[in-house]
Amino acid sequence: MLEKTFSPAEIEPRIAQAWEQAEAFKALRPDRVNAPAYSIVIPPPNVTGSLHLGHALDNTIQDILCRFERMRGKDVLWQPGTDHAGIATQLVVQRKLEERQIKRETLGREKFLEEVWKWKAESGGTIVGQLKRLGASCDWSRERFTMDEGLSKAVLKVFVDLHAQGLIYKDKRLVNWDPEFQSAVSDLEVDMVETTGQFKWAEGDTDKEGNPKPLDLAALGKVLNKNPNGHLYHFRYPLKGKTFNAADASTYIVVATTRPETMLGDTGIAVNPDDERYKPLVGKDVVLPLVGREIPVVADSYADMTKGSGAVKITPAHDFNDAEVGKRCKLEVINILTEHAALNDAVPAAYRGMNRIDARKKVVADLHALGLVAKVEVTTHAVPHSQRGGAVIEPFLTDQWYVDAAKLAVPALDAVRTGKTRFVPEKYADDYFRWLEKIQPWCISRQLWWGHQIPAWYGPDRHIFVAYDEAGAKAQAKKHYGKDVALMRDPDVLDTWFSSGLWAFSTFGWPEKTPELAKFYPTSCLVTGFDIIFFWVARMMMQSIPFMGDVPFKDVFIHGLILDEKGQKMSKTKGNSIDPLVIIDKYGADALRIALTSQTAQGRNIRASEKRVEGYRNFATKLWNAARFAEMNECVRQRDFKPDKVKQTLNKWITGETQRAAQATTQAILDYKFNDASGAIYDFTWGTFCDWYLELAKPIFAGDDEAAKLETRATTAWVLDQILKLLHPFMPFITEELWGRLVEVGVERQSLLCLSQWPELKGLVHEKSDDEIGWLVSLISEVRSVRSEMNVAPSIKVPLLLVGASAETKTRVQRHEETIQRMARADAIRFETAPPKGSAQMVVAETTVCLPLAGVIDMATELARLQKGIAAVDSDLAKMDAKLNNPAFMSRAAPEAIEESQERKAELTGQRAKLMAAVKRIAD
RNA sequence: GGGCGCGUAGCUCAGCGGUAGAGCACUACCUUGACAUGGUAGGGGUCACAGGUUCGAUCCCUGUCGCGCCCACCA
Repeated sequence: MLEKTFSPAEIEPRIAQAWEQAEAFKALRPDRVNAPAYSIVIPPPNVTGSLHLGHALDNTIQDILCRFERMRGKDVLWQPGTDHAGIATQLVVQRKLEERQIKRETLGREKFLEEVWKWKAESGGTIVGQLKRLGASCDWSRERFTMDEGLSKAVLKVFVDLHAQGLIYKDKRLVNWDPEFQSAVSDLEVDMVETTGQFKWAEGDTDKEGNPKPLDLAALGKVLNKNPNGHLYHFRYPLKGKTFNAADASTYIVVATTRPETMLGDTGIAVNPDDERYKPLVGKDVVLPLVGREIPVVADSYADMTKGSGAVKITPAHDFNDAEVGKRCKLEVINILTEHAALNDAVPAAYRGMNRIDARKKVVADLHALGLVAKVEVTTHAVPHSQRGGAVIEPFLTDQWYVDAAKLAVPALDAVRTGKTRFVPEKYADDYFRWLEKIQPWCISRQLWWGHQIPAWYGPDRHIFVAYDEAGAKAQAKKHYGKDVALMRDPDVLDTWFSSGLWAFSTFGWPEKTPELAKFYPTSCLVTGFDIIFFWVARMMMQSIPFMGDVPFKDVFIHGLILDEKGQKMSKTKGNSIDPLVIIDKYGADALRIALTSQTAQGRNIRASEKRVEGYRNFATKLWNAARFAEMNECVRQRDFKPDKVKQTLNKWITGETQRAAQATTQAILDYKFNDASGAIYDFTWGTFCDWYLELAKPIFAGDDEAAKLETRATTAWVLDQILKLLHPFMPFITEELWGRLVEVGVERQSLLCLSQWPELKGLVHEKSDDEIGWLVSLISEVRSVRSEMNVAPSIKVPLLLVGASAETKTRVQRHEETIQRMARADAIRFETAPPKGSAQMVVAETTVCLPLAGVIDMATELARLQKGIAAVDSDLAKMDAKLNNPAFMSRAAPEAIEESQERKAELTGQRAKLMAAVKRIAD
């Protein structure tokens, strides 16, 4: 016997264990050798990560697809695993060591990596256990890690091959430099933060008394200590050969910057070639203040005449735009920063070793002392911050490894254009196109220790040898130098995304030829959020196609982001994140899953709401109790039950409704419309099966028509089974539990629901039964409504008197007499030729149904109620008349639309006549 | 600056060229042998605004207003 309430915490671990023991989620099943393949690779969560709601959503969707396809008989591989997450993991371990007063540098690379692996073995991958709690039906026996031996081999091969093809190369370019980690980061790992300053000053400013106001350097310093950015400084650069005079604009040129310290690395001034003001100056030199370097004024269209003074200082080593200008105008490139973003030896001694903010203050002060600061403005600009540590990023000139992304993008773009890979929703393909079409070289080297070390070795003259291993490099070197030489390995590691980009085939054993590769590549679908399209989706496309000759996935389903209740992004720093594990503990994994699913409308973000989860927990309880009711009424599944052979109207109706629900659910999943899918089965379960079918079945169970009782029991058991199946992808735990608990012809079921067959129902819709139950439902609803409106206490039973009933209605009433009595709270049903005085009346199809309530109800209230009904009918009727009397409608509307309106009008007219008659009777 | 999306019930959101829906919240009644994590009934909407297309627009088009996101941008 089932307990009264469903307790997820009690059943979930047991069910999870049952799945694991049965190896239910294993791919390459011997019993499905000839079955079509279905595969998904999990977006590998960071090994340091713990489950957040975004993961919960992403993996619930994948799990729905996998469970659905598994039940449809496919050989399913959901490939799990984790990502080594270079920076994140290195940070975690670094901090752990710092707690023990150990610095990474003193430990050394090898020892440090040992510590990382140790950490990984002990506490890495907690998220895997959390995914299991969510019910993820991955083939856990195939779990992979991006730093695994096998995956590392794949990384090695891809690097070596791409290098051999010239698609990976080393280059000295500006990169986004994270001074905190002292590593390059990619464009995507940089967040632009809008910043506004608050200090304002201009030469000539006066105080209240009209005295000149000096630049208050101390005040500026204070502001900068809080926020070093957000100010635009205007400096005067004296022209060579003229004597500087602040009052004489022909002796200097004004430039503006938000980063004063970079002026120490200026190597030119750019003006627009069309700028008349500066034409005479092009080709002349200015003397760079504080430094004394003579730098040229060049003409370049990058200079915007409308911005600032129209002249712009050029620092090619520390600004992406300036670097371009510098290249075009052949300007010197002077790097003024160390990797800690302090000033290096290229600047005058006074600034060396200062950090960039102190240098900023000193440069302003020193220029001011020379009378070269014209003004300081407040400005709003976007300042690049590291996504990881939050440090302000510096454009920094370094040697790095690059992937020629533009070349790899060509087939990646083509695959989506030709439909080999399809985005759902389609609009995301546009983002993908836009990004790939203007893609920059991808900087793949990181100055970290944790990650795939770059397989490049340097000879004494820095000649580069790229090979699978040191022996290979040495052999190349021997050939190159004609003798054995000592080589030094490149210390850098690869961007984490370089290895995750191979995930769709490296996890299947590539470069070995494995059965997994043969069967499951290309994968069926990739499920992820739109923020990952560039990071991962695009890169998987770029890195997979050249090596596999085919796309990594056929469909890409992009879901929305999870937001908090106010519509803000969830983040740990904001403290607004909801822990899915807390929710699972409280309401169960099933409730969380279907709550998320029900909100997954295509192209929309999801606002997390605990209330919503609670609602679906209630749904779980409802289902549980429906099963309990079935159990109490001995609704035992019959092995040879044929849903198309039932005889009872009620059963014919519910089998047809089951078919409709199954078809709607199936189609919605196939269309990736998860909210529709869960909605279809939810509505059927609660609104149709529980609210109506079980209620209508009660009189049968209580009655003495043994044949009807047997058939209804069997049907109930069958429908419940279909519900469990259809609901299983969304709510795997409770459905599996009920599947096992409900008996089949007297025996506990041994099979697992997750491996059962998905309902493919057809031929069960029976229109006559639909009509009859539809009529029954509206009769009961009408009576209930009127009773409620007339304030008839539920305990009072009132006979139903039917006037003008057709022969069919009479038959129907006979057939459902007990049901109607029970559900409409009637003690008798009689057919009359005229309504008795003082009764409440309602119209159901051709029949006027009367509740003799003389003395119980107030006839004035009844009259008002009827008139309200008439008004409603009249309003609808007027609409139909307007249409049908409109010649344009009659001549141009679709015939079905006209017919529909005519039918509706006839129906309304009939209803109106009966209501009018009812009013008249009361008046009499 | 470029692009995308969204404004529908008090709230969160579905939907859709032809009777406007759900969940929650709200009101009234009900412990009736599955379920009060429940049942029954009910109230509540000029579908942001203005034009246009159409026989007909909440839905399609254009514009306005409001909100959000992405990309670019350190003069």
